[in-house]
Amino acid sequence: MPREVGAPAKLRDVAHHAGVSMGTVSHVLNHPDKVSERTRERVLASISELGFVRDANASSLAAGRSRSIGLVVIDLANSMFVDVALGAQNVARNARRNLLLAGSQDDFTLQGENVDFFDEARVAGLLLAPLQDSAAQIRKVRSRGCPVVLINYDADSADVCSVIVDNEQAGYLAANHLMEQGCRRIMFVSGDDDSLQPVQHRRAGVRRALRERGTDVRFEEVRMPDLTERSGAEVGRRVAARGPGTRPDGVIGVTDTLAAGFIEGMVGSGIDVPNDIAVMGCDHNTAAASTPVTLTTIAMRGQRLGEEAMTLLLDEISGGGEHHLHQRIVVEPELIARGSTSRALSPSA
Amino acid sequence: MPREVGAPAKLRDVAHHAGVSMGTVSHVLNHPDKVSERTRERVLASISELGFVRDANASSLAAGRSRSIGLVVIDLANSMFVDVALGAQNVARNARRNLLLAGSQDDFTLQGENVDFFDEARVAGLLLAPLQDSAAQIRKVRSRGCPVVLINYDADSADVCSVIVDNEQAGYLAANHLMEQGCRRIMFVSGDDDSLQPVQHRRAGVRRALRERGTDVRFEEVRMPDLTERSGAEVGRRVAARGPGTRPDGVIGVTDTLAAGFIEGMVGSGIDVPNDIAVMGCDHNTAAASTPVTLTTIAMRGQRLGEEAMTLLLDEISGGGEHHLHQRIVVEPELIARGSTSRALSPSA
DNA sequence: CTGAAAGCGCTTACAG
DNA sequence: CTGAAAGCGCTTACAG
Repeated sequence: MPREVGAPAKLRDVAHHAGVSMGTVSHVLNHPDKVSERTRERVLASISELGFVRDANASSLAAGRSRSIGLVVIDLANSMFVDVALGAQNVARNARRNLLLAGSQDDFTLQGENVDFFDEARVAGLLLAPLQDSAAQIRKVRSRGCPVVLINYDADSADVCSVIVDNEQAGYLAANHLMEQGCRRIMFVSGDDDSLQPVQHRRAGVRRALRERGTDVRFEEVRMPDLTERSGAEVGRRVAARGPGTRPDGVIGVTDTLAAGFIEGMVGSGIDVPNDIAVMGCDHNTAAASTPVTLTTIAMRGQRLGEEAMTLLLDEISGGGEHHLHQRIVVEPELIARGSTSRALSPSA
Repeated sequence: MPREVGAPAKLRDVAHHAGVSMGTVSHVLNHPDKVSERTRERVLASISELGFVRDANASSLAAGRSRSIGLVVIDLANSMFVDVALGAQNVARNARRNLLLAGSQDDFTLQGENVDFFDEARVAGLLLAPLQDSAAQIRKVRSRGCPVVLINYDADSADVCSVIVDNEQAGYLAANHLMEQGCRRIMFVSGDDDSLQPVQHRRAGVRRALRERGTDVRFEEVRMPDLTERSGAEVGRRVAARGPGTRPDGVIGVTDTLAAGFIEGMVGSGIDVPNDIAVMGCDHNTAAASTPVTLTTIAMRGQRLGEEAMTLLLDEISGGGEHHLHQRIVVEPELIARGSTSRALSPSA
């Protein structure tokens, strides 16, 4: 029964109360096996009686390292990164570590602030799902001895571990799915910012599927200035304005958001999704849900990414930098077929 | 140009390098206006030249308080709480404060761990969206002088501020919407755990709408053991098994997840959503997206909740506990009409 | 405006 | 197994 009066109890108070030295209380907290059972129980009783809560700032300062691990993701509004956080948290919790979570809201400046913040907090390690090349940010943190694992980004400078999803395969699965649904005029909608790795890789996968297929499928590519729902809608309107014969019958948005926008842009045109045009996204973002039909997409298995990344990071932390080989783990994506590509009749291929 | 060699620079190194005392460096960091411009610039130059990053643990310990604010939400997989985090972060950032985010994954034990963690970190304040009555957890934190603001939970013991959404109104909007769509046999699907405030309040709102309407609408209520998609599907199957004349023509799931499950449970029965049965959810959870039609729901305006809560908290923090009146702010919800209730023909009411 | 010094609450060799 | 003491890297009155 913690007492509710007076100043919060400190470690010194616990020591007095239990009749031991501060060092012993600290040992009970950090190395319980080095204390006799009788003493330990007495100290724990005092801790609970006084309602003592250890000051993590003082603890980290004295110990020279924190028990926390930082995770910076691109955007928490994208459910894939919530999955990443979930996976990372589960692994961290088993290792009795705390996960500190920060979302960058698709903003590189904010990403930098988040990394700096974790750097100031002297986290034991950093998991980073970067928006773009973040070598400078990473170097700064690593120079302090803080291991970094990259998520969903394939770094050239391979002095860090990384866990990525096979985005090329994601594009490949998407294009093949549409062709299996009978689509023969495929449009790929993406952006024109070539610094975005996932976009590039998915595009490459789409093209590979079309190459393998041969010449009876028409392919068309549209690049918009950004990947917003608005841009998708713009493309949707343009397609709806074309004559029926010249329209695609299958559309891949490089992101779910783009695909959702595309569908929205065609609303009111009389074009039926999926029967006139099948549409799909490519990153399993549950936030892209404002379409009249549910969107077929490619699941990026965020939870798996988070688990793998945290495992690698914990390994590097306990390995102490020695004997640690940087790894690159690739997770395979998976097709999630839903309403927007489920055609009433698929012409035999 | 930070040098990359040797041990990381400390405040003492910066002081030496700039030819000033440590106190002056600290002032540059914390009270720049108390330092002459010449000195300040010299110190800042040294900081950047040495690549100095302040140790937040040492800083918080010495200052007796941290610059961070903790936010614990029920579940990050529910997009409403991602919105809350976004709103809170925006306000915090403007106040030059850091937001520490933790999700409880619908688990009260994990919620307790999250609160304890922030307590150990000596955060300057805590925003808590609790799963259930959390008086004990709150008392513990508050006894340390840490202000708490409750989000989405209406505490009886009004010694804290709270920001809530009007769940009663949400239920009211839902029921009225179905009636406007021509529904005359309404079913409300919820849970039997009466400790969940939002469920209770939404139920009350649904009933109010029906009372106001009068007697030409039939009302039926189903309570399941939990609010999972599975439970929703179970109800969907039961309804599908009934004769067409006895089925409801409008169904409200007290959560989107429940409503999505309901629709899924009817798949294959030949029942058309929305024309045979209009279905809607009640909490605007974008994660509940696995339905063949998009779900009408009530938006809970999470971002607004987060902004209001953070504003109250910052006020209480800077007010120093004095002159602070605990407030209770209510945010109004909003109908989001989508496919699952958009009937081809609404019989005139 | 600037500097010297005490202290924040812990942890960890070290000696017993 | 236990205790006394130094030290972690900062901040903040306090005196100049």
